[in-house]
Amino acid sequence: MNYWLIKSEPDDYSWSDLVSDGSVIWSGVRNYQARNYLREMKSGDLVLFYHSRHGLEIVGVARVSTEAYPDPTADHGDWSAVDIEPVKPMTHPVSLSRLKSDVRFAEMPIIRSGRLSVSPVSSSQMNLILEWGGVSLI
DNA sequence: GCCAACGTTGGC
DNA sequence: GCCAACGTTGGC
Repeated sequence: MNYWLIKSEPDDYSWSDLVSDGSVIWSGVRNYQARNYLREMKSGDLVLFYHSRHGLEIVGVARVSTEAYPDPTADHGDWSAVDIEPVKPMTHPVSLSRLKSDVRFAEMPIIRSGRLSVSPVSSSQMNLILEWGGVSLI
């Protein structure tokens, strides 16, 4: 299983929107590197859901429920989408500032001034974030 | 709301 | 194929 982090501006689409929708097409990614990560996703992969611009914290854990498929919102170009569904909210949201203050996250794209909207998370980083977030997935 | 950083576009 | 101009992202 692989782990990922996706960003969303909560004004556009928030964790609570995901919870009320139950499932959403993660479409509209228009960055090649992010698209390539979408294509590496497997059904069942866990995804940290991060609120950018407002909030600046990881607020929940979601799950990929499909393989990547052609983005239906792309009228031209070779873009991909996956379906995402909520798993659990963070009991304690994990803030960007907390990640920044720990050297174990220094290599994360989100820390390295990343505008990358989809990025990989290592299993050790994932475990730490879940622990900090008070989330048990078992 | 500002603006730095980054990616993309397009004239040459 | 370079690179200036432009648009977008996202922390602050």
